[in-house]
Amino acid sequence: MTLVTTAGDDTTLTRVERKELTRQAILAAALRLSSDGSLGSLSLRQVAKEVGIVPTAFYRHFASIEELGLALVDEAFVSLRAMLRDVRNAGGDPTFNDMIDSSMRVLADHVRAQRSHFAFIARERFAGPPQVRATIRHQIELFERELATDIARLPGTDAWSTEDLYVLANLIVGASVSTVEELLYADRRAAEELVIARACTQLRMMLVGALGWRSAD
Amino acid sequence: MTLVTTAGDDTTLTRVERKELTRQAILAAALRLSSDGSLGSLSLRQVAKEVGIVPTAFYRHFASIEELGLALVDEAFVSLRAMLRDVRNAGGDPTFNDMIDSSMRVLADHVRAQRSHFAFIARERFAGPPQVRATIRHQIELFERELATDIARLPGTDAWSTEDLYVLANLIVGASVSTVEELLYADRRAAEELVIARACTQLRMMLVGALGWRSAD
DNA sequence: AACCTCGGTGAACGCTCGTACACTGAAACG
DNA sequence: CGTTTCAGTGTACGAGCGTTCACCGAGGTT
Repeated sequence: MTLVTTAGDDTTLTRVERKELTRQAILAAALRLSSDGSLGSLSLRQVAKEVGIVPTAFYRHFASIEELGLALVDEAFVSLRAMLRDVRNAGGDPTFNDMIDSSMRVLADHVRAQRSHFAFIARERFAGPPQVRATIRHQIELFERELATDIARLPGTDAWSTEDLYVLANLIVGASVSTVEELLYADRRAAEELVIARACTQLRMMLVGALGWRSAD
Repeated sequence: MTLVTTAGDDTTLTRVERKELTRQAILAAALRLSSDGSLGSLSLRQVAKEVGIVPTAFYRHFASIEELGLALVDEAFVSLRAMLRDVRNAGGDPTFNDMIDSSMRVLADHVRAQRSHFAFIARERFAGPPQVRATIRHQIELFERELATDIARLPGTDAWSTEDLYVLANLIVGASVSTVEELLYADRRAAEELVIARACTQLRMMLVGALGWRSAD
């Protein structure tokens, strides 16, 4: 149950390495414990007990639970950015359909691998402490702006205004967030596949609609 | 600050009426207090103090905070259903554009008028106690099914399968939820109008895309 | 008038909470 | 080698928590 001394060869570790190890253990414990109920209903003492340290030792790493929450948001968005990189790499150029399918595949894989991070973001986006909420909103907005520049490179969007690009990016990110949230609740593998298939259809609708709508305008 | 005796003419009230009054005061207080941090970080004693009753009197109305939460979900969805009714009534048949614009107008008005209810749902959808989460998910799914039957009555969807209707409804409900969440964070009136305008554009994209995509299929 | 119902009271309980403070002992350093 | 640094310890505190119980007194019933 206690994690702080998981790596058995204590002797080979320098002091800063040990501290970092404890820090990681605290982050992992907080992620585990907050999976039911938000950060607000997570106590410093619970975390300390889960990690296997005395409550006051917590302060050697974070000044408060809120500060821990901000560190978790950082950690989660690092893995989200890794996903975005994978999406870009996997994005086959040949057809829209290939691009959409492979992107959704990557998304689903990441949700499965980093389930607790995604769930944490979903929870704290609206229920977390104000600064945590603000940071999450800001990061999502960054995603939207990045996606907008990606879309600008797609064929058929040459004449689009910045605002139009952003509107479409906002729609796609919003739909992706919905998909992630549905994936989090998909218990069986079959249910997951259904969610993915639907999301692909929806993405296709959006892209067809956006391109058709613009050229008809 | 205390609300239980807000209506001055105590004498004219029957006992069940008084009880209902206190119940409403508890619900209102819980909504107010939980606006920062979720239900989980809301204590029975805080609620009692806000209402102006002694902690133990809380049990005369609810067995636990969770049960109170379920009552709040019910209350919130009653007002959401009222909105859906307004959307249907306001839905001008002449063109898609009118229908979309008026629906978004109604949505924005309701978010403004029932802000705390929408914020509560947004918060507890992922951070609330399990049963609260499940109830919210179920209600949203009901919305999707209702919307699917509405869409089926639209011109151009005659040949659609049940699944296709549901996929589009799921997309629209998801986008609406995103819009509501953005409206909740729109501080100035101008920002609100921008969100509405974008949402209208996005809805237009989705409908054009869905109809175009289907007929191309 | 006598009785019963029941929403609200107030004291008391055993917890958990965040935080203050003085401490230890091994790692890092001059 | 002696000194300093500092992650983790252990105790203690006051505050807030959910829940228990016996009690009250106005409202409703007969």
